[in-house]
Amino acid sequence: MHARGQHVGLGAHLAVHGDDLPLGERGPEHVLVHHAHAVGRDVHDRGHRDADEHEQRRHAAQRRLERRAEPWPETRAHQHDGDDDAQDKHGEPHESLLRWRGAWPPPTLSSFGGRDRKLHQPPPTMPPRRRFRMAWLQVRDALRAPVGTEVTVKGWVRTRRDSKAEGGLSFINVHDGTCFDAVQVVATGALPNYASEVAKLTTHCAVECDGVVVETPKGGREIKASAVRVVGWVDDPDHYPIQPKPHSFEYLREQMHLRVRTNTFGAVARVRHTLSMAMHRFFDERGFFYVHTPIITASDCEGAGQMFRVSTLDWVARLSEPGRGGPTPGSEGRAAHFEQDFFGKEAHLTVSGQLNVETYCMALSRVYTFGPTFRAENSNTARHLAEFWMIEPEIAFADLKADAALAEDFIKYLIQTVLRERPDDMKFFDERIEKGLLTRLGEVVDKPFRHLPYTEAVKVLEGAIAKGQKFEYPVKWGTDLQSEHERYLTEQHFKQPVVLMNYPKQIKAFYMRENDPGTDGAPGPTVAAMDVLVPSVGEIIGGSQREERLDRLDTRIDEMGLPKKEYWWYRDLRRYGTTPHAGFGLGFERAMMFITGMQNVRDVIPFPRTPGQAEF
RNA sequence: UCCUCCAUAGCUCAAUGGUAGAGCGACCGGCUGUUAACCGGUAGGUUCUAGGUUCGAGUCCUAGUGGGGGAGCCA
Repeated sequence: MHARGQHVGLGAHLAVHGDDLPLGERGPEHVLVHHAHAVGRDVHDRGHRDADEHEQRRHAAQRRLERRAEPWPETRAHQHDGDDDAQDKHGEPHESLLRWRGAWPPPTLSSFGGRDRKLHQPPPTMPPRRRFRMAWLQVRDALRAPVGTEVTVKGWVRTRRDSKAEGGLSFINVHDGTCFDAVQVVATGALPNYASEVAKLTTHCAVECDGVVVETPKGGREIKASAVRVVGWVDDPDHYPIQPKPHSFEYLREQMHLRVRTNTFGAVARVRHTLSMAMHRFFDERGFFYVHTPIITASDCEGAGQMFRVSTLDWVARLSEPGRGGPTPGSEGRAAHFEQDFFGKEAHLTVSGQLNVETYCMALSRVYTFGPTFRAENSNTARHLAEFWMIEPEIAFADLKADAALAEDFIKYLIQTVLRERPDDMKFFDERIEKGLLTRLGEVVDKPFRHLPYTEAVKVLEGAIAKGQKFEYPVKWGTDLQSEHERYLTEQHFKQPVVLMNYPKQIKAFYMRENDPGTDGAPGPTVAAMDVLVPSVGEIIGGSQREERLDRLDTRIDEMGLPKKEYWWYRDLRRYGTTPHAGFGLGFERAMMFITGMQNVRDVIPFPRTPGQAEF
C-alpha cells in the first residue's frame, strides 16, 4: 500500500530519542598513520625511503579518504562487509540494521573546529556567557552522548510543551536536520528568560541550548538546559506555513522553500545525499572514473526528445519586431541566424551525457557521468521532470550481460547502503510513506533480478490475455510495452524487478548494437537493449550494448535518416580502436522514489522543474 | 498534449440555490515529566479570478488561472 494522500507532518513523529542507543568505542585508527610514518623514516636508507614514503603517503591518503567517507566506527565495521554483507543476505536484516549502535564521536567532527568560537559569540544584547564553553554537538551526536556530558545544541524548535510543575517546565524538541529525531531540551522556570522568551517559543524558532545530557524518568535521553538563547523568532506564528500538524504534499509544493523543515522532506534530503555518495563510492570502488560531461550541447543530434534552447540572442526583441513572427523552424534565415549566436550554431541543454561519456570510455575503460539532464517535453506526470539527474556508466570490453549485471549490483548496493546509513529515515518511510517498504527492499536485495528477453515478455503478456487479463493497449511483438504491461510484469506476474532484454530494433535508438538474427527466437531483428523495470515506479534504468561496428552503425544512422555528418566524432570512436562496450542510464529521482516509497517525483528533488513551474 | 477531478479560515475539509461551519493550528486560561497530550475559551472569511443566470449563487452556466490523478513521451 502506498501512502498517497497520507499526511505527514512535524507533529507526527517526535522524540524517539535515546532509547536503546548503547555507546560504542572510539576506534584507534587515527593514530596508526603517524606511527607508520615514523618507522619508515628511521629504518630505511634514502632510496628505499622515497619509495616507502610514497607508499605510506598513499596509505595515509587512503585512510583519510576512508575516514571521511565513514566517520563512525560502527559504519566502518559494516563497510568492511562490503557488498556481500552477510547480514544483508540472510534472514531479517532490517531490524538489526535499524538499531543505532551509537558511537561517541569526536566533538570536532560536529563543531566545525575553530569556527566554533565565532559562531558561539552571543549577540551584544545577550548577557555574556561565563564559565567554560561547552562542546557544540549536532543533534545526532547529542542523542548518543553519554549521560553527564555538557553540550550545546543549535537548531530549530519543532514543538514546545509546557508544564506548571516544578515552578514552570517546558519541553522543547530541537532538531538541526542531522538526523531524523529531535532532541528534547528541558527548560525550567529558573532560567532568567523563561517567562519572557522560552515560554513563547513556537515552531521553527532558532535556538541555542546549553545543558547537560541526562536520562529521562522513562529512560530516554534529553538535555537539561542551563541556558536557552533565542537566535531567530518566527513572525506571526499563526500564519507560519509549516505548522506542527500534518500537511499535504500538494500544499508543501507551494511552500517549496520551507518544506524541507518537515519530517518527510528532511528525510528525503538526507537519503538523497546518502544515495549520491553511495553512487560515487560504488563506482569508485570498482575503478570507474567520474566524467563531467557538458550541460550545453551544440550537436544537433541527440534525438532523445524535445530540448531546451541555449542562446544569447535577443529572441524577445526579434519576436516583437513588426511584421515578423521571429525565426521559424526551417526558414532560410535560420542558419544565418544561429551563426550569430554564442556558439556559432544551434545549442541546447543536454538530454543525455552518454555520447560524450563514450569518448572517455574508449580510453579510461570504466567511466560514469552524473549530472542534470533536461527534457523540454510537456509531460505532466508523477514520474517526469524537465530537469532531473541521471547516472550514466559506460564500460569498455563489455556486453549486454555485463551491463545488466552492473545495473543489478548498482541498485542493490544503493539499497544496502541507505538501509545501513540512514536507518532512522528509512524506518520513517516504512512507517509513514509506504507500509512494508523495508520488507520490499530486503527482497529486492536478496533475490536475483528476473531476466527476460522482450520476446518472452510478449509471450507472457499474450498468455495473460488468454487467461482473461485485460489491457487497454494491445500487445504485439515489435511495439513498445505500455505502462500497464510493464506494471503487470513487475507487480502481478513476477512481483519483483525485471530486466527486459533484446528489444525490437525499430523501437530503439540508433547506437544500440544489432543482435544476430533469431536471437531469443525473435520474429524480427533485435538490438542489445535492456530496461530494468521495478514495481510501482516502472522503468528505472535503460541501457544497451553499443554498436561498435562502423559499417553497422552507419547503416543504422542512414536507416533512421539522421545527419551522418553531425556524428563524425562519434563515428571516429569506431574507426580508431573500437571495442565492444555497453552502458545504461539510471534516473536518480526514480531511484529515490523506488527506495523511499515516495509517490511523486516532485517530492524527491529539492526544487522540481515541471511545465509551468519554476517558481523557487 | 489528451482525459478526468478539484479550488471555502493558517492547514484538512463540511455547508439540498436561502444567516459561512467543524477539526487541527494560533492566541488566552486550566491541568499535566510533557512527547500526534488533554479540558475550557477567543480571534480568524473579498468562498481562486472575470463575466452570466436568478428575487437570491460557496452551490448553476461560460471563460481564465492554479493544483491533483490517469495517459502518451521517457529516465
